[in-house]
Amino acid sequence: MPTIYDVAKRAGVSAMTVSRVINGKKDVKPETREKVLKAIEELGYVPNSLARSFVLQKTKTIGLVITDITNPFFTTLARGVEDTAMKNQFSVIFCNTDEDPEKEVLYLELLARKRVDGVILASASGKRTPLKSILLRNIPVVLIDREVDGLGDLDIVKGDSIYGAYLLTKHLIDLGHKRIGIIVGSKNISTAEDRVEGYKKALIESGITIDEELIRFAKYSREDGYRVTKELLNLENPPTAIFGGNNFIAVGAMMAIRDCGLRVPEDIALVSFDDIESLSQVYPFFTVVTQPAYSMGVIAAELLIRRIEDKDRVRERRRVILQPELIIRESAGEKLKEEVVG
Amino acid sequence: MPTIYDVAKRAGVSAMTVSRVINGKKDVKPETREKVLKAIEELGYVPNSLARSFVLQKTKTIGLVITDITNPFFTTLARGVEDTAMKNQFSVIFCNTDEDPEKEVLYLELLARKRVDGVILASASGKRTPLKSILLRNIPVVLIDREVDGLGDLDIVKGDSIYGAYLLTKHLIDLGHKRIGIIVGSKNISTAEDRVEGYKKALIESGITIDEELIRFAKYSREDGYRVTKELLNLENPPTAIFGGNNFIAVGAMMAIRDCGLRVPEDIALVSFDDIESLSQVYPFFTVVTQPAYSMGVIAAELLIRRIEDKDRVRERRRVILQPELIIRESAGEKLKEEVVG
DNA sequence: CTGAAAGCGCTAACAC
DNA sequence: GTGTTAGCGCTTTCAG
Repeated sequence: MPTIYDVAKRAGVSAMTVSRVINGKKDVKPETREKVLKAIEELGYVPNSLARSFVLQKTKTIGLVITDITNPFFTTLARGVEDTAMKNQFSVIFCNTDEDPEKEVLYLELLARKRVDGVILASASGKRTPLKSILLRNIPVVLIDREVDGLGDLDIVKGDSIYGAYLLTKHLIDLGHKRIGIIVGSKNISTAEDRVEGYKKALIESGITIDEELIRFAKYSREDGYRVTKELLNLENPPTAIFGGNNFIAVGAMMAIRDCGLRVPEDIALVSFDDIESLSQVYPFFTVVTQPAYSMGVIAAELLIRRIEDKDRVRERRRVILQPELIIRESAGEKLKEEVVG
Repeated sequence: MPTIYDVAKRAGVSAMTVSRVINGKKDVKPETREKVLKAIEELGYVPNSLARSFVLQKTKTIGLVITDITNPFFTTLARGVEDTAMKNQFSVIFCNTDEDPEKEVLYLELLARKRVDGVILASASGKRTPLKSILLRNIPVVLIDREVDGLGDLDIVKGDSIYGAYLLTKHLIDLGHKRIGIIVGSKNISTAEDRVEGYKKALIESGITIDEELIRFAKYSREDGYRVTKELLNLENPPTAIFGGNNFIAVGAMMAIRDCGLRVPEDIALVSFDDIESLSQVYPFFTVVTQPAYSMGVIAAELLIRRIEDKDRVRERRRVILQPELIIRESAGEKLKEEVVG
């Protein structure tokens, strides 16, 4: 592969001049520039940004660490990050942790080695397990979706889970439910705790006694949604409504309920935190609280890039809390069941 | 940030010895290794893989160029790629082209500059627009999902679109349909052409005359699915069934049909190429032909990594054609409409 | 088993 | 406007 020196030789100039042309510096005589461009063309020269990154100490790359790109919420968020990164000439390396803190550490280590310019992190490690600051020594981090404690003052972009959960629970209560089961992610993940908090707040406000038996911390997955819903349904005094802590849990819950021969919403109400666009467009069934996932990704990427490019300026921590929205459809039984599709 | 020399100094050895320890070479005396490890620990040293890549001329990174990570088919495929890459210590850079050939060229250029070790490409450029071979000079490429002409003998992993489309069309014909509309992606994208080919094959085999008016090349998007379906419905002699060329087109078609006050499958049948898992789990409605997207990603990544690591060995082109599967549900009207959910 | 020297391709900082 | 020098952090020879 031709290097900058090959181009220089062919154009009869120095490597430095070629470098200037490549990087669009203006102080190059037009005819010299032409000669260089011609040489580049003829040689099929492609600049080696590895070398460039190496000397400049910046890679124009950010790492995005999420739990599962397969979850529509994260897919959309990732798209927001990617679009914004691209717009600013950054590339993004994707990492799926599958809610596994060990995988997360591995990925963070990898990203540190690769000297990415920044990291956007939806941590699986939870609030209680501070990340090895070692890894993130000097690289800017923006937290997304989930808080992490013990990491100093990091920027964060997230939805208001407490309020969202409150809205959803309140809606259920307004429909007459008193025994509401809730299934969320692992105990020390902030969204899980926040959603339970919002749930409790709504219950307390309505004077309904909290039954800890109905509050389940599991994993944000279809499998756990399925499994735990069955547990809930098998209780002596089962809930009349279930609050799926995220979209995957709700999908799992739906399957469990169906497998038990029950119907939604006739036999049991089901609501979900986070929507699934492809589903709701075809089949607007789930009553949900939805978060602006794409914007979350865009904002996080913007904050991060600003941090990367300003390094010196802004010192204070920035927190962006996006408001969720309640979308009432059918799964909580608020309207009579009717044909939606077909 | 500490370098290998800082570690060397602190451990009282040479940089070379540190390098050997880091890379797990065996010819280092255990006690020396200990000293080095201790120094690394104390300094919080993180190897700079940029420098390493630079001298080794390999980045342990692959580029994945797809059209839209937001499409569940590509999401799943991407997950297959990422899992496999990770397993082999490779990272992956994601690129969304949005079916825009110019964006594709930009991304490929970017990846070439970054000196990725290989590229997995679902091209938006279509069969007729050979990619600038300049960009891909020496870097291995595995095509995925779609063929590209004029690029020499590239490995490819794809589904059998001809057969899949044949199955789907045949199914519609068996149900009595004779006027079947089909909406696929852009004209020179191989999957679009193949799906039309399979469609025609089924019609011809059944002695049904092909009406070119019913064959529409558009974009693989919800928007075009919606728009073109409306066109089809407004025909003087509209189709009695619509074949959505991919999942997004089918979703758009569904919305268009609903907006026209029609029902699926009572008024019109609708089938789709590619499933949407989150949808079908909750609402198993669409009759589809589905492809093993995850496996596609895994196989493509494996082929690519083998290419990267063997460079010399295998010379012949490898083509992996995965078989699609017909899943009959309700949207084509094969069973009486009944409550599926709730 | 360990070290010294050279170089990967590029750019910053200075000369001219 | 353009060229020279030096060095980014690592690994590959090749010595010892």
